[in-house]
Amino acid sequence: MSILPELERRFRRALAPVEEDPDPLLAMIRRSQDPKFGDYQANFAMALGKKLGRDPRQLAAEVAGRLSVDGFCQPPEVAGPGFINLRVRDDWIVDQLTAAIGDERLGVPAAAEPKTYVVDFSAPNVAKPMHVGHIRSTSIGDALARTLRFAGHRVVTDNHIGDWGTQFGMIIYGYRNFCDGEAYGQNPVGELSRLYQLVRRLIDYHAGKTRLAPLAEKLAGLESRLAEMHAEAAAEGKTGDKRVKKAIHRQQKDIDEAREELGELRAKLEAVEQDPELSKLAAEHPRIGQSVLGETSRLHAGDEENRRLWREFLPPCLAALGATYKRLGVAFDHTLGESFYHQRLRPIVEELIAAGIARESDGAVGIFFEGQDAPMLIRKKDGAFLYATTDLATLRYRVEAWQPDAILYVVDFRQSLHFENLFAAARRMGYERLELKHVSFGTVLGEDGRPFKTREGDAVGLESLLDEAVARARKIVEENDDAKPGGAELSPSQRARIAETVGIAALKYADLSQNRDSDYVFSYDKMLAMNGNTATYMQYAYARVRSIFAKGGVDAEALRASRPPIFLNTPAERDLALELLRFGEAVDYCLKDYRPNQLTSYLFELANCYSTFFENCPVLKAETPELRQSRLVLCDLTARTIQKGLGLLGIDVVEKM
RNA sequence: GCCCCGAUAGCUCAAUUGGAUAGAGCAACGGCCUUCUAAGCCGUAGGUUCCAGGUUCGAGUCCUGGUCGGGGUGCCA
Repeated sequence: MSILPELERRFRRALAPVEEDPDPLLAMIRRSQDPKFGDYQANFAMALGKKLGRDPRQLAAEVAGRLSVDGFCQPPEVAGPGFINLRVRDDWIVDQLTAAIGDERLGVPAAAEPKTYVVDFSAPNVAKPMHVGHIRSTSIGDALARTLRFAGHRVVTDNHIGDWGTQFGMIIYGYRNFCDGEAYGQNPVGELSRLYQLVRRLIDYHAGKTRLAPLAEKLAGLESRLAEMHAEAAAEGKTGDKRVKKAIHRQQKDIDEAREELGELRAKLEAVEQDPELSKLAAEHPRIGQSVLGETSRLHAGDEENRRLWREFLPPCLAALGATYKRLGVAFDHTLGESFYHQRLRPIVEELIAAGIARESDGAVGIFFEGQDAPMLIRKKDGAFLYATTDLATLRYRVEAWQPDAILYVVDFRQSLHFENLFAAARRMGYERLELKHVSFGTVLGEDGRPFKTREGDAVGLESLLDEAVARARKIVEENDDAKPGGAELSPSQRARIAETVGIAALKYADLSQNRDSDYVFSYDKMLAMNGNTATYMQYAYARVRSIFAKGGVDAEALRASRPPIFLNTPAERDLALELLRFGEAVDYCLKDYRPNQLTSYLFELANCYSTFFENCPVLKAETPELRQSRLVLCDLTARTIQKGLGLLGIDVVEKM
């Protein structure tokens, strides 16, 4: 049983005589920040007092007087303007912990009304290697899916991969023109990926060539306009005018932006021109951009040969993705990519037109929204469909196939307008009771505060990121093992396995522990600092518990079966015990707005409480056998909660480290 | 032009959505390994929560205006 729901239940009764709809008030019960205000506090009396026109302190006293917490909390205390402070009784804590010992769920109740959730996350393009940008969607989505499942809901995970777009036209073109047969035979994905990059560069080169002159012209135009603005301002004596200054500032910013863009473009062009091989290829394929589009539309139109190539390329690409997911410990119930919806696009557009939801405009078809000048286009002038079309078809399919109560889209915040539109369109289509949520997250930045890229301007590959994290973890594991008081205790293969677990955990955790809204500055050093609020800190706490059991030759199963009495005689023991009972609360907070960082902060606090306990309370050498048993139980519950909690985040523990 | 988001300790970030004295971790300083893993613990220092108003018992959080930054914005995804 969790504390908060129990408090809510009891306050609901006490509030009944004064308030019909107590739910908003019950939401104002929370953990106390300062121990001198008890363990929990109810903060509703002030709000309710205002609503009823009554003195909040008096009201608080009245409700507190009616509150029945016998056997659960110490008598409530009213403080300040009307806070009701509560301290949970130690014997109640002990009872709850004793019940949790024999409970797989550690005393966390399953949802009273289970719902069906579809979680859409990760969604890489299969033709290009996964990069750093995919780590956030993947780890957040996976963590939410696992947590929802634990909370008792039905969860359908679906990886909406990009397996039908222009990138396949690029690979097909590359395969036809530049393929190294031997390399392809040995490592198809490696060769396809090389072809993708090559074609990408050639296209960028030609596109860049044609963009160069207009861009330079635009820059010149901006600059001369700026000079004019200065002159005008001076002539009219408005140099100090706020609006004028602001306009000039903006103009300057546009210029800086254009200048930078031009610089990057020139560098890119130069890189190709200085490479004899590349510049030769570029000269031989002047219309490559056009041709690639041609390959793509032939694929979409059902061209036999291109379909055959697509069917040939897809399995090895999927296998490569699968290997990465396996390493990350992520699995999906379904992988229904863009290609799956291919035949459903035309019908849905026609239906939407017929229903008056979409209409034609300038030859294209779009859905228009009030107060917004640009519509969401679902068919281009040339008849091709857009990603909004696919998303609508996908939404419909999911509703029909799985009857969900909610669909979560774990996607970059830059697509928020798209999802706003998509959801509005869905409501017009009649999906009104369905919860549609864009679980958005910020950009992964480098330490310079700009989007995380390699020196060449490409996104950093995910595999190399994992390798680096693991290599760094390996070093730390080895140093630590060598420094153990009793000498090193890990074999090389154990060290390697631990480094893999610790490194990947650090990477995922660094991401999950952040409020997902904010941009995220990626830093190996901070992530693998391995102290503070990191996965390693919790894995370490777990390993220390396991070490006690190993040293003492304690059989955890037998310990649990014996149900020894629990004593909470020191603050460290009581703090730890209370924290253990808060696990369910943390899961609730995590799911309330789909924020895994709520769960990470709980686990950090729990591990913190344990470390304090570990310093202050000898376990194996406790004063009495009874105390030893009691502390062993606290240790065991801590280890199980950490393991379970990290498990909900998709992170493994290690027995030794 | 219009729309959305953000600004919190030197740095990276929290703050349970309006609650009591704004918290962590890095970095800095001081203490703790003959006792279960020091990847740890205990302590010190560090703040005009971007600015100016407003709402109320109470504001980092809500409202108005501004500054700075990011993103988006009919034929990419």
